[in-house]
Amino acid sequence: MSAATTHDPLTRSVEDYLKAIYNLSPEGRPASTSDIANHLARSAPSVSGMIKRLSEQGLLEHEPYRGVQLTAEGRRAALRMIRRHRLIEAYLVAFLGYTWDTVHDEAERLEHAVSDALVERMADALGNPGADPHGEPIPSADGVIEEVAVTPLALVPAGETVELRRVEVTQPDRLRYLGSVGLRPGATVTVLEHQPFEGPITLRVGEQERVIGYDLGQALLCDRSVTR
Amino acid sequence: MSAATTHDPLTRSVEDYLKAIYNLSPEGRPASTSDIANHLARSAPSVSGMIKRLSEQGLLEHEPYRGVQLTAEGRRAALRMIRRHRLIEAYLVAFLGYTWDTVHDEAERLEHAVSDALVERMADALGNPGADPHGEPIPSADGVIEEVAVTPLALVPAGETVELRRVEVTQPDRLRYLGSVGLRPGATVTVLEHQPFEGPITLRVGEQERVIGYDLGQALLCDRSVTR
DNA sequence: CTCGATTATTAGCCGAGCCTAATATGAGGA
DNA sequence: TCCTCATATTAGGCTCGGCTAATAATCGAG
Repeated sequence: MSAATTHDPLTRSVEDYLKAIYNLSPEGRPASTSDIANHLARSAPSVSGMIKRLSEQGLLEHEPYRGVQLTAEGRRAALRMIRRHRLIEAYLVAFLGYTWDTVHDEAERLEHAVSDALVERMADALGNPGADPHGEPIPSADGVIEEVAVTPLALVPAGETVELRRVEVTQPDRLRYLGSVGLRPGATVTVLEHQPFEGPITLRVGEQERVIGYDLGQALLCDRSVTR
Repeated sequence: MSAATTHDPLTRSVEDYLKAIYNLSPEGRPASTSDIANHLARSAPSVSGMIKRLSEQGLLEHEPYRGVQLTAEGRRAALRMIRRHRLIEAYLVAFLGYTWDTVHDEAERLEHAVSDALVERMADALGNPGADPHGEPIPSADGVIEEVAVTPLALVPAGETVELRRVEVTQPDRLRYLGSVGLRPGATVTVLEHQPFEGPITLRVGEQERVIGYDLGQALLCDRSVTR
């Protein structure tokens, strides 16, 4: 009997692993055991064990000592969770007074509990948005995710004006700070100066000049095609 | 070390047991192992085992071979879950296009995943309703539940007019039927005739006469104080 | 090419929460 | 009172998903 064709519902834990592996393997390069362990705050042996189970279920391709990749089925499941997560975040912000710094944890739990029907009702209520409050693209219900070419602010040359698209930050305090200075998806930002050796970056946002650290500059992803 | 003072978050399973026990022990009479097992679709030994763990945690009082009762702490936890469940049902019906026959399962899963903060935001969005879509009273956030004297329609004498308050029915098809004939909380109903031996009951609802089975008549709870 | 450091896997354990089979208790009829 | 039957509990086992300790594989430096 082929395990890959059996479809009991995935457990919470499995859903978390698949999502983590998706996030850790950009363009299909394999994710390492230790990266996954770190990301999920699990011991490496726990991850090894789960990897074995998931490969047997046909959700992963595992090359021992080399890392794992999602199969088509695993990828589908991961994208389903990401769609849920991002739509839930968008819904909570739009309708229930959440702010972008407080939605993550709530969505993290709800994504495992909502039905497909509820997710689609939330999507309808929102008018089927393309992105969540942080600018992260929302995969379609059939698992297609928009891939936009985007540049970390840290790599945008001084003098260039770009549009902020995604804010890949999860710490609530950082998000609150970014929101308070107008660094949200859609903001127009001009890079004024880069300090050397991965040093701070000076920006203009609206009328204000701001200086941000290099690490934050890596987490702010921009669209350079709007350069003026 | 007192187990009763330790407060790790309750598991899903524990939350379900507490809710079931609450529902099975009206005015504090003990609930039996087999009732609980039936209600939750678990084997009796599974229930015995869980009862042992929950009493050790101080959530239950267990008298072996006699049944269980919730402690104050267990009752508080149960009412918290019931508040969640009913508010979620109300929210889904009010804002996301659910109908009273489809909300139960969704709420059953969500009640374990939402935060207290989200529950209260939903309550605010609804204007702090006193009852869910089936007319079941919603406990307050501090665990007080309204106890209204209510009579099963099956016990209302012929000739009397009453207001329907609660519909204690869970099967979706029955709920759809009841909704389609106007038998919802708030409806005014006149009992026209009772057939003997727990037989069908003839009613007037609005302009229509309807005949319902005795079992349904037991699940429709009325307020007789509005008799005219 | 070998060695040491890093990373991954295996071995073996645990608790939660389910199960079935076996046993114990208690309640009602003879 | 005693016996039978329904109900409850105990015994023992399983899976999932964690863990630590021990072992194995790979990689990079010399």
